[in-house]
Formats: sequence, structure tokens, C-alpha cells
Amino acid sequence: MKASETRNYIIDKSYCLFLCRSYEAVSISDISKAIGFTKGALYHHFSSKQDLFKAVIDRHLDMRIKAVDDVNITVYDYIEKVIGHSESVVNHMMHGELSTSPLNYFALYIDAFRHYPKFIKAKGDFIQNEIGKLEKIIEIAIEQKEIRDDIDIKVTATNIFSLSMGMVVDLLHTNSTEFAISTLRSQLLEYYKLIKL
Amino acid sequence: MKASETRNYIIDKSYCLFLCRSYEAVSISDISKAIGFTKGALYHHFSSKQDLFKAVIDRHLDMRIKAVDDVNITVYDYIEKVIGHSESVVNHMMHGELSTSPLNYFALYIDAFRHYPKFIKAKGDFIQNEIGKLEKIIEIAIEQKEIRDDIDIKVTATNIFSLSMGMVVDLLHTNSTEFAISTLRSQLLEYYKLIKL
DNA sequence: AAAATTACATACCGTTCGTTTAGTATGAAT
DNA sequence: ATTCATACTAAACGAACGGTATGTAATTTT
Repeated sequence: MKASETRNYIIDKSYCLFLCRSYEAVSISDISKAIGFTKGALYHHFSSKQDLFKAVIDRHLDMRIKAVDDVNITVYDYIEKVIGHSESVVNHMMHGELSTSPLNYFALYIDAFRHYPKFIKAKGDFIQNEIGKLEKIIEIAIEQKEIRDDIDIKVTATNIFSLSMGMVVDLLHTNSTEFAISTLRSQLLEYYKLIKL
Repeated sequence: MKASETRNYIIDKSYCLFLCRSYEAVSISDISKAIGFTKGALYHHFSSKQDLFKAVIDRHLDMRIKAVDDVNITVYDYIEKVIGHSESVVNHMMHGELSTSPLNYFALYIDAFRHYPKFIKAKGDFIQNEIGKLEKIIEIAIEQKEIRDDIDIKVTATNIFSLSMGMVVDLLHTNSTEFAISTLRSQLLEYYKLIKL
């Protein structure tokens, strides 16, 4: 088999294991068993366990998750987009080919933070950028008289962002994606109701 | 030394280790070194690693964190209480005797979920109860004409709760507790501004 | 004071860890 | 046909893992 194919194959299989258990809890032997190759083969493609883990994170936990790229939309459209995006992310988590709990994704993030230092910075930048875009959207929405002008733009952006993050906490305890998404929708729309003109 | 004292001493020391690394990453030998006793002594007080871990969680991650016990307060007072409570929790995390990142607390929660099943239920009940109390407070606040009566009580309670949870995400990327707390204050007060009469 | 229990230390169990080394088919390039 | 890198297997490495059996000093109970 071609090297790059095998490499990706190993990464994908390892991803499942790292996702469902922790970095330390998954052993090289476990992975070797899962991929159907010996440990030697594994070390032919990756120099160490950490090297493999980094490859897994790069491939599967990268910041490709951009809900919004255009700032020329209304706040209402932004909220709709965020809901839609959250829905697809959650569905992918829960009902994807490897159905797992959001808890596991959280745990994988933390493992990434701990074993792949550059990741925590990337994630921070991502959030900062995401809130920045939202501020821009709110600014425009005020000019366009979509929403009230007596609100604090920065804080409002943070609030809306926090609400979408709050869903994650929800998901940790309720196992129904439908409920979590509908809660998120209610929360965001309630907030929108408060700020709209 | 008395048994119960030694036991608590071991729990406290283990707590530091489990907090800063993960359950799997901390070995019995690590703990043995940290407490200055041998492994044999350790297994005299605890029957297994998991048994020790459960004791750590029971002692240090229990649900004693109740910001509010009285529902006969205004929404404004509730918010002030939550801010004050969050402040003390965060300060304990960051500037306590063992100064550590909120990331570690998150990780410990997840470890507790994974290795101490009853914990996830307890935490879920706690959140449910917390939001329930908040609903009651909001209900009264509407009757007392403190806040608007055209809001959805359940959703509003969830929103306020989500905002305080959002701070945690903040803390994962900013290392300044002052900033995180002042952001939380701004967020909650901004929301209060929107719902007050 | 004798007996029994407690609180620890010492030494070791079998297993598994991440990693390395040596060797072997395979297929392309010369 | 021979060379040579590639993609893998098999086996072993020392270190560390969680856990236990046995021994002993100190304390408490009788």
C-alpha cells in the first residue's frame, strides 16, 4: 500500500481510539491491534506516540470549523448560521460513523492542549477572531437599525458567543442532540428578542 | 499518625497530582513519592488506584459549590452573588496554594466522569437544581416588577447560567483572572440591563 | 505485661508500557 | 538480473505499571 494512504489510515484509526479514551489510556499496542499492523510498522510511519497524536490532532481537530466567513450579514442571519453549524457539528459528533459523547471531544481538546502546545494558542486565536467578526456584524446591525444602539458591542458579541458555548455544557449532561439544539435556538432567539429594534 | 489524618493527607497530595496531570498519567509510584510513604502504606489506606481517585473526587470536587441557597433575592443580587462566587472559585484555582490553570480543573472533571460514574449524574442534578432555583428567582422578580414580564423564564434562567459557564471558556485562553471576572461582570450586567424594567 | 491490632516498610509479582533493532518480502530503478 | 529503497514483521529492550505478600515497629486493648 502507498505510504501516505497507510499513514492516513493509521491516523484515522488512532483518532477513534484517542477520542474514546485518553492519550495515556490508549497504548501503542492498542493502536497496533486496531490497525492490523505491528508496532514496528507504526514506528515506520511515525517517530513516536506523540508524533502520531499530533498528526491526529492536525487532521481531525483543526480549526476548519468556521461557521461564518462573511461579516455582511444581519445578526439574525448570524444566529441562524450558528445554530445550523452547531447542529451539523453535534450531529457529526453523536450520529457520525463513530457515535460518541461530546464529553470525549472535550477530553480530546484537553489532551491536545496538554500534548500539543501550539494547539492551545491556535484555539485562542480562533475564538478571538470569531468574536471579532461577530463584533463587526453587530456594529453593522446597529448602523442598519436592526438592533438597539444602546448596547455594548464587545460585551454583546461575547454574550452571544458564550451562549453557543453554553450548549456544550448542556450536552455533557443531556444526551439528546435535539434538546440541546432546540435549547440553543431558544437561548439565542431570546437574546435576539432583547436586542432587536 | 492517626489513620484518618494520614488518609486525608494522602487524598490531598493525590489531588494535586490528579489535578495537574491526568488519572492515567499519575502513577501509584508518583503518589507514593509525593506523600513520602511507600506503596504498601498507600494500599493499606486505599484498596486500589480507583478507590483513591474516588476519595479525591468526593473530597475535592464535591457539589459543595452552592453560590445561592436563598431564592428570595432579586435577580440583581443573584448576579452579584454569582460574580462574587465565581471570583472566589477562580482565585482559589489560580492563586490558591496550588496555582493551576482552569484547564486542569476541566480535565479533572472529565476524569471524574470517566472513572467515577456516579459523578456525572450528580453534576447533572446540580446544574438542573441550580437553574431551577434561578427560574424561581426570575419568577419572583417578574411579580415584583424588577424585570420585564415578556421574557421566557426557563430560557432566561438558562441564558444567565450559560453566561457564567462561558467564563470558563474564557479562562482557558486568557490567563488573567481579573480580566475573566470583569468580562463575566460586564456580560451579566449587560444581560441584566436588557431584562430589567 | 501480654496479646492483638494498626501503620507502615521492603521486596517482589506478572504485565504492559513506548521504543528499538534486526530481518524479510516487495516492487521499482538501474 | 541486480541493486536498492520501501513497507512491513518478529522479537526483544529496559523501565514502569498497578498490585500483593511478608515483615516489623509502634500503638492500643485486654
